[in-house]
Amino acid sequence: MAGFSDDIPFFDDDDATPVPAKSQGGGGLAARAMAARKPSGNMPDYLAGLNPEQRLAVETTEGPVLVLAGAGTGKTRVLTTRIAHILSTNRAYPSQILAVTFTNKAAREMKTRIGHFVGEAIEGMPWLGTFHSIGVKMLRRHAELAGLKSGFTILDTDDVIRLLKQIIQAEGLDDKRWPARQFANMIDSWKNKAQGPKDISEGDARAFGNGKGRELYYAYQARLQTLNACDFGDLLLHPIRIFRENPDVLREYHQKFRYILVDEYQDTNVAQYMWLRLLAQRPGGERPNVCCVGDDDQSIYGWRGAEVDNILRFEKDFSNATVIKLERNYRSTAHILGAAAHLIAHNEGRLGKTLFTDHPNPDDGLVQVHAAWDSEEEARAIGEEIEQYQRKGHNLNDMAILVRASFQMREFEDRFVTLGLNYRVIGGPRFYERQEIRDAMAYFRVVAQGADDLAFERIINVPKRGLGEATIRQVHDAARARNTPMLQAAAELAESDELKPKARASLRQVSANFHRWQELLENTPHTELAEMILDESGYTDMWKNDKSAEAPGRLDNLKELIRSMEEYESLRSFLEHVALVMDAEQQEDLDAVSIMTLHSAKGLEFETVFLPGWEEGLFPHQRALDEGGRSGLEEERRLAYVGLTRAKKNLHLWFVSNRRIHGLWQSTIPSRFIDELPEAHVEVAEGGGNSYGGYGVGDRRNPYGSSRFDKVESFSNTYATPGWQRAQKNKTEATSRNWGNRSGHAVERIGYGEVDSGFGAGRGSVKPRTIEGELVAKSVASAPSPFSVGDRVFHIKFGNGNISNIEGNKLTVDFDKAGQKRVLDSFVQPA
DNA sequence: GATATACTAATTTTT
DNA sequence: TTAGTATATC
Repeated sequence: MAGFSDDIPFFDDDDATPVPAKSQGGGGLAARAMAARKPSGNMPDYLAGLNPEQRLAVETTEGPVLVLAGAGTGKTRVLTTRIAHILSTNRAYPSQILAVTFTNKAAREMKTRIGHFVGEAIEGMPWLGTFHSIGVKMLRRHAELAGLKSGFTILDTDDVIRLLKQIIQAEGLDDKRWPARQFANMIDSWKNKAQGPKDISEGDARAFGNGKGRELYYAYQARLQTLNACDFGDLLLHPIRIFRENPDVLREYHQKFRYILVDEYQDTNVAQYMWLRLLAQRPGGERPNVCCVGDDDQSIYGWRGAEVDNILRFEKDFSNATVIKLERNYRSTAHILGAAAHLIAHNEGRLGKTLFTDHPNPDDGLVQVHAAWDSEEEARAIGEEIEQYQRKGHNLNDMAILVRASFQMREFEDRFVTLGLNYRVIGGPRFYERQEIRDAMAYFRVVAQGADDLAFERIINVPKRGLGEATIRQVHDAARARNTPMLQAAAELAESDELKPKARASLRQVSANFHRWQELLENTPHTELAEMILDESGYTDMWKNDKSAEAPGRLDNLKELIRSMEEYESLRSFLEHVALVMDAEQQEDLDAVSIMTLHSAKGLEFETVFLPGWEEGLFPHQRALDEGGRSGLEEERRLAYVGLTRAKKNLHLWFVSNRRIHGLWQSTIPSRFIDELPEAHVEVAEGGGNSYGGYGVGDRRNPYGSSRFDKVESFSNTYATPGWQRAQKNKTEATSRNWGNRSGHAVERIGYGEVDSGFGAGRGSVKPRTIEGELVAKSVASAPSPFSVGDRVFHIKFGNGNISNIEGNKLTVDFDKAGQKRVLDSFVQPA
């Protein structure tokens, strides 16, 4: 693992200027990259496969460059080739290139790819990493300028919340009324905007804790200082302050970094932007060699403080910038690109790119839109489609399900478990966030950093040692009173008479243990020490004695933890790595379907992509609409665009009519994004297609099946809309073709029919241009809604209610029991 | 001080 | 629905 180990000399090649191209350069990477050139001809190998725009982006090494790279246009390739080019032409040494990515995954991938160009000596790129990892590296170097000691700890969200809870309580506030979690989010967003306690607006300051927001923020920062700790935001804010207050330090970095590259520029927030600008902008009008690569259409982290405007500002901040657009897409079929382009064109304020492909293929299929009755059926049908692809020889590794919200994953997991289909959840609950891992890490942290009170508090009574709330409080107070770490206070308390004998003995034992481990720290192999700590503390035994079902798994995880420590040279470097890289690497050797959120899918590609849950309220997410207004909607649309452009060949969209949210059934209507897809590239998958089946023989029965069927049957007799007729038709086809008249199956079919028809009915004035229009044309000539405001209607799930508004086929109904809902007219009948 | 039960709340995305 | 927290009880 190429972590940022401390043994890399800081200003190694500082004053050296590599010999410019042509003449043979010094040894190391550059020489190896030179060797990668073709023996004959002038063009180096690595440039050969690039298209003209890509090549321009690679070869324009001097001055500011903004690369607007659409999805699948070879963005990463440009970045890595550019670095290879800089190295091989001896423009800079590896250590003089600052390359910043947004995620650890991207950093890793760049390292690997550069490794291919220049040999395996990747550690020669010490300044390639995420904003945060590079920020830490700088901060460790200059910690004292931020009032910290170099060994400071990095707190994760969990630590921060526990700390804030203490602070809120200490301020005499009710921590139920003023949740620490919420305040942590507020602080995070302030820090994303590079605002310290003194900078936040009066309104923000008053919004929390009875107007004590600012005081709490101050108290929090003060507490971090005494704990010798940082949160994530500080990893950037401290360096920014250091640069501003110490021009000499900044100058050193200016001299050091000859080339700066930034990936995913559209995702940078204000703090990152300021950090970057400080490093890039040179005094005296010198043009910095800064290259930012991004795609405004893929900006999906606005909620986390990302500013798309940073892209727009680039040309203002860096005069005479070269702007290069990459629009030639190598990933997707023309239909997929067409669908994505049409969708994203609904956004305003874009820089305006249009993806195109050089290789249109007439055999490519259209984008498919499917409907299902509920999320359970959605999961079942997608599972069957996946099995079909599999039977046709596709690898599961080439397929992915991308969801809007992680709760959607569960249904797929359940289904795939029963099917015995391999799957892999990406970005789910993370290894390092598991309780046992965090406990173990807390032990290690206290050993490595005795002042880490948060870690100490976490495990002081884990496993149970008879040190309850009262004792902990006492230790805590003693530490605060004497201004010492809790571990030290505990040791002192244990020697005094202030505690009951039992607690005293226990406390004495704990602090003696930690003392012993700390003394072993320098001279014991760290994995050995780690094992010793977990054994002697009784932590391993705690899980061995635990009879719950998860206990063996937790023990396995602990073993895995120790094993993963072997890759690091010390306990400290391991702790640092974990703080920054919360994800554990996935094993790729298994053939499995990937399940992940749309956010974590950015940057990935799959041959076949399923996008379930395209319903109003879920996607676009209601909260994005409520809190973000139009810009919130546009970000959701960009998220949809990201989803569509992940697919290389096959793309399936799904929506359902009923979804259970918070345990309550909600009737849902199709996402407006489906309406925004172009007819030419999209088709509606028919319910009767071979991709849906009912229940296989011996399958578990749908628990809702029978009752739903009964109700549907009963109202079918009186219902006579076109939609219903269509449903009937489908039902008959299905029943006769497949498993006869098994009720459960027929019910599923009805679901399809209803959705399709309801979707399309009404809105008589619109030409059938969109998917919706197509459905209208397919089902029946459009008919006006058979209802009028005030009608009393019955709905399968919600019962009776009165119609309060009608928009085309979408009714707003005040249900007697379920409250106001928006439903499709085909789902209700006159009461 | 530990455990069990009851209740509540909150349900997006994450470096 | 579930997960996480607060309270009551042993």
